[in-house]
Amino acid sequence: MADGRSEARSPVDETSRRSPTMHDVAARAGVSHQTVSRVLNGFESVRPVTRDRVLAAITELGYRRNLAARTLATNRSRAIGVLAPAVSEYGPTSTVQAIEVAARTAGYHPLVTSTTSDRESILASLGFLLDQAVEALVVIAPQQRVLEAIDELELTVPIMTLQSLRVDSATAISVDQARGARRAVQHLIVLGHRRIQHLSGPEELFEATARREAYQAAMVDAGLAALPVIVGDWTAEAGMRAATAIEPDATAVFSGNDQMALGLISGLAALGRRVPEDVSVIGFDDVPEARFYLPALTTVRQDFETIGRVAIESLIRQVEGREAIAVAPLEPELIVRASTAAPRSG
Amino acid sequence: MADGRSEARSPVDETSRRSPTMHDVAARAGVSHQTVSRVLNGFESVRPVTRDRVLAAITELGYRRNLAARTLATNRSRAIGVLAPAVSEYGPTSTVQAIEVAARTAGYHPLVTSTTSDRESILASLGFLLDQAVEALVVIAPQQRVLEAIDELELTVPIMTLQSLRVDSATAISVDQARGARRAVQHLIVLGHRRIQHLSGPEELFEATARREAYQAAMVDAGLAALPVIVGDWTAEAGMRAATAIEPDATAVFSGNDQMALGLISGLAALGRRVPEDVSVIGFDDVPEARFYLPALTTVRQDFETIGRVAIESLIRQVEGREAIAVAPLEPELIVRASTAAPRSG
DNA sequence: AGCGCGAATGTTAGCGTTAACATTGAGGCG
DNA sequence: CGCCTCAATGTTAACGCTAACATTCGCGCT
Repeated sequence: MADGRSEARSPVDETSRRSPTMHDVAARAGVSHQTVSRVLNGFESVRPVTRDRVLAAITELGYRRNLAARTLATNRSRAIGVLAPAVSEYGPTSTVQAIEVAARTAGYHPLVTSTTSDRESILASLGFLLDQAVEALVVIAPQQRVLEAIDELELTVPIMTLQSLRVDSATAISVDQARGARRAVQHLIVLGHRRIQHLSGPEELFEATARREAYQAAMVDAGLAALPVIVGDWTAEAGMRAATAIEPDATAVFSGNDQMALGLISGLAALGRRVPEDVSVIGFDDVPEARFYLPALTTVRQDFETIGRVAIESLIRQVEGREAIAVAPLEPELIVRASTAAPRSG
Repeated sequence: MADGRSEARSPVDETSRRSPTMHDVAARAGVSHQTVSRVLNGFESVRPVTRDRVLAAITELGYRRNLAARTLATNRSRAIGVLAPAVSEYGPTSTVQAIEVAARTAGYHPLVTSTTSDRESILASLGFLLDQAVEALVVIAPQQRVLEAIDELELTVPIMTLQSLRVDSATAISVDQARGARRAVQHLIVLGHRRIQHLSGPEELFEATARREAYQAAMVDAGLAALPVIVGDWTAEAGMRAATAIEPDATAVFSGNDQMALGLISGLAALGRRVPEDVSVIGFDDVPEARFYLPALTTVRQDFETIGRVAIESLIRQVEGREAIAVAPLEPELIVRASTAAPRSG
């Protein structure tokens, strides 16, 4: 902060002359600043010859409109805030990417902040976005804490939560996790597996919980006993550690994501158990590399791109005064590859 | 009456009452708005009792300072722009993450925009950042086109380019790609390999070029013939395709990144060639999953975190009127795992 | 007691833009 | 041929904040 000193020593004005304003452009074009504003905002009541003169002056001066002033005057920012978890996992990353493209295409500015999962960081990130006067908010909210922070702030801008598994289809979009998990488990059952174990993601994450519960339900529905769930943290490292915790008679493992599946396969190999000959392994997400793992990974594909795109479309509708788009949970797709096979005894 | 106007139908004022301003807070606390400003900016000449009254009013009203007005008045944004390529690769992603943390820690706002590699998108992204009045710019610039766009705009804010391989150590930071590539090649040579081939990244990318040239130089230095370079696009898919293009008598491949190495190993397996027994493979980056590939991937680790952090430190120094930090290219680290071994005949 | 001084606070004037209203001028028409 | 109209443009006043300067007031000093 600017402590008590007199001087102020503004460090930014080294390059002296301030950037040109609308008045400068207006003077050069021989019009009033308001006409410049009209040209910039595409008003139709400007004579072509005037417009050209203004545009010429703009390029000559290298003028750029001051966004802060504009935001202040209009009380609009055209910014859409995106709150994303600070991870480099495939899911969030590609969702964010889709969001950015969609927002920019629609003429809005995506403002992405990543946050760790502690309350303080979440509030700081939301605060930052609010300070930027975002007109809408996309929250990639894998856990309860984030939703709580949002409720607490009583935000007035339209919000869309992604993968949060909220039931309200107007403010939330997600892939149908339960459905995907069921498909995975059923795929294994159809192959003939009976002893199927689940390697879960962190307990506090919605997606992990949904997949875990769906695993248990699918087992019960098939008249099978659900085996003890092993809890990991999404990393390949956790998958490797889980290899030693697999029940000796389990013939298949449904992993909560692809990275853990990779680690698990690696860990099983270290123990002399081969995939899929001894144990079948199925993942979740279909990361781009999954096809190239050895063996190629059977998995469940989520369409992150659609999630991001639809979220933005819905939000922009709301910003523009129309109603939100209600979207049913998206269908995940089973991708069968080499890491799953019929059990040996089957 | 509040709205004498005919229509305007501004879509955002549905939630009617505008947010409180400094004047509202001041009125409530029984002081002038300037005192509120002083409290907010941490001036010391405010009596504790007054400060408390103001702070109370702020929380009661849920007041948030209007950033646009502040930026307009101070001509400072405290924002740092980050231009990143629109990819979900490990390198850029983790660099951006480090940048965000470092910037926020220093009290600046990181503004991340991702861009595709076409001129138009680059200029649009830079334009967006300039509009946000960023005080500094971090450019993750894997290619010439980005640098050209920057030069062209004659930006006046301090800039730091990452992984651009610019020689100027005051405005650029990168891992020493040539050094890393040499280490990779020499590792293979020491193991006894003579026929070593290189699988390169896209030709227009600095990093790919640097690694390719270093491969060739290292081969020549060792008195060996450089084999034809296979060009890929960083994806595992490209690595798999490359498997069929490997020279029949090559005993080792230096892949430009880990993903391509993964695909290559997978492709070689499909052709009945085993790694490392028949062919050794070494990657570059050390993505978190590399340890868990089968076989575990020998690779060269880059410290993306340091790159991001140092870039921000240097920029903030410049913004605050001090000189940039000159940083020598960072040392990459050779990580030896199971995918490389002595050639069978050796 | 009077004066000056400095701590604490108040008042005023922008920052660069847009919105609302004002003005100009040319053309149509009774 | 004056007046109305409307297209084109100009003028003025916010928007919410900070910087600079102005004011108040208590207190120590002579």
